[in-house]
Amino acid sequence: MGRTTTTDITDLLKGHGITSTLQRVEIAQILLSRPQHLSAEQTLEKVNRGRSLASKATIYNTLKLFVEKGLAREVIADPARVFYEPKTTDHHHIFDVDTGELSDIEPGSLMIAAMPQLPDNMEVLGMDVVIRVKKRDQ
Amino acid sequence: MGRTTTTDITDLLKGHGITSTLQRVEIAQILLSRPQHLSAEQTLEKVNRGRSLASKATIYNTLKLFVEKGLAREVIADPARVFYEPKTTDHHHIFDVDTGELSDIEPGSLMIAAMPQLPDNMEVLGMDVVIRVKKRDQ
DNA sequence: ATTCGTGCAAACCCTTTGCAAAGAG
DNA sequence: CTCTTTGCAAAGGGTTTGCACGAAT
Repeated sequence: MGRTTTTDITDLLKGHGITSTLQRVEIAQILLSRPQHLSAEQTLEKVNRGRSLASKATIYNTLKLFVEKGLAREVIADPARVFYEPKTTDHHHIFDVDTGELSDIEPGSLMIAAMPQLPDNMEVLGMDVVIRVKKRDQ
Repeated sequence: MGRTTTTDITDLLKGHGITSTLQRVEIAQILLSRPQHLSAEQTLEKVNRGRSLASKATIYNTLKLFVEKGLAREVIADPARVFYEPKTTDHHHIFDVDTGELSDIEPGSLMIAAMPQLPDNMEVLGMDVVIRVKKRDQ
């Protein structure tokens, strides 16, 4: 509930083994403060609204770092770009192929009944469910 | 069961409203003759084994055409490239993030229990389930 | 000092595009 | 002959890389 303060974010980063820097705090604040899906490009724009704080390389570095450290998740749904979202409870996605927009499926409305058995030298990193939709007719 | 002859393929293409050409027959023969997942690049290599039959542009054109006409399906699982597979019964995929290999989940071992309700001006194009795995340890 | 993070631009790779030549009906 | 398909090369767009500069300990 409470506001997300810069101190909160710094602690969050440190708690995940990430050195806190101005750019990382800002990117974390923007990406992780609420449920959403941002591409690297969108993150870059939001971070640099009205100023020039982070470069493209830093955005990519930082997003990748957040994924490695368990703060964010990649969503592979659009063949043209990767989306990043705050890592929360498992949920799945609807991808609008016309607009390129990604949205969440309300948890509980889609249910996976059985997980396949995998070779036990294999580790499951995650499961992505993407429903691809488009507007009717048009 | 029976062999896949060039005539079979020609009829298949025509049956899907696709003009039959040498390149399209060859691409169809290679991609559609058995369950598999090929990137555009892999398709290009297989088609041109020991000769020069189709260009990169033709591969992309043809794969897209096959998808439009319902002969093939795109699989969005690897952020770096699109895979194409023959369109058969619904099944889902395991993606090895280390090797970039895509494989099928045996149908029945994964079960979707409930589909979410969608806005009824939205048409469902399909649902992709991708389990991302990697080798343990390393 | 040494290590780590950032910025810039160029490189990279997959995919698409524009246009001229070849093929299909 | 007309329309479609193909080939080539260049352009496009997202992502990665190399290296120099700057910040932190």
